[in-house]
Amino acid sequence: MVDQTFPLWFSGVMSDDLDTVFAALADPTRRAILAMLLEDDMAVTDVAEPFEMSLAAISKHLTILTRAGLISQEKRGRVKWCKLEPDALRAASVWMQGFGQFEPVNLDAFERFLENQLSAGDEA
Amino acid sequence: MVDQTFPLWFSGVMSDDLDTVFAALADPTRRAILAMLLEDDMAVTDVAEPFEMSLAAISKHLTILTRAGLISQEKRGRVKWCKLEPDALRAASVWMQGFGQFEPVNLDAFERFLENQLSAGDEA
DNA sequence: AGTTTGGTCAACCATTTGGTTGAATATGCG
DNA sequence: CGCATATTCAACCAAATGGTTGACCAAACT
Repeated sequence: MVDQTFPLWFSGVMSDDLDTVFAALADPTRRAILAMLLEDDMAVTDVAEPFEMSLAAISKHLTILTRAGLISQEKRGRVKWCKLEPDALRAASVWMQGFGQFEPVNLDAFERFLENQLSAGDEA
Repeated sequence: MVDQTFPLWFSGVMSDDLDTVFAALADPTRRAILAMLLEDDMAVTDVAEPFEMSLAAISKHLTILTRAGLISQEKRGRVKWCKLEPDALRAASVWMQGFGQFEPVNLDAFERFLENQLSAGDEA
């Protein structure tokens, strides 16, 4: 079924899905929303509460996350519940690892990265 | 030292570096460039060759990838060599994997931090 | 020295993005 | 019914993105 006219990496590289997933992740508000949904499903209004931003703006962010497949939204009554859907994330993560040819997880590198972030923030 | 006023995941969520890495990955041309550099280091002109796009456009893409830390560029003679730098990818990948395993999230601390940020911003 | 080659810069353009506000659409409650 | 709550829609705006072209600079070839 898969035509081999172009190399294997091509399909992964050109995928529109990866476009939307990575674009969705490239915003700190949306990453914060994902982190909040990690704890529990939430209604749109509750998602919006900690942010200094209109409800409509958060609604747009949620639409972007939904189109990327990173969350799902189910309307029960008059409240719309948002649920994390880690599968899209996992797919992109797997793609990155296969692509980057590095070892599955290097936690040391991650902690160094975090410490750099925090000390950089202290200097501000 | 690393201050633990807010939870560890927060720095990952708010990091500007993740912004630039994910934004850089959210473009198929740039992902294709990364895949090409996976095979070998390349000169800018050779990177541009397979694309139906001006050299200047590719040059911009390479600047974006460089700022994201995903590649490095070294000028030898009059040709500028591009080299894949998988470390930035690794950090982002590890961040993403955090969503596969359900780590606890401290939402209260997140809200407190946002409030601090906002009042600090008002004073500026 | 003169010319080609490798690459960036600057100005411009169309489209997208991330936000706003105010009106609209459901849904639930007294 | 009449009103409050939850969420989206529509129009708008400023800034960022992804591309173009032509001028420009630096290194190499003859």
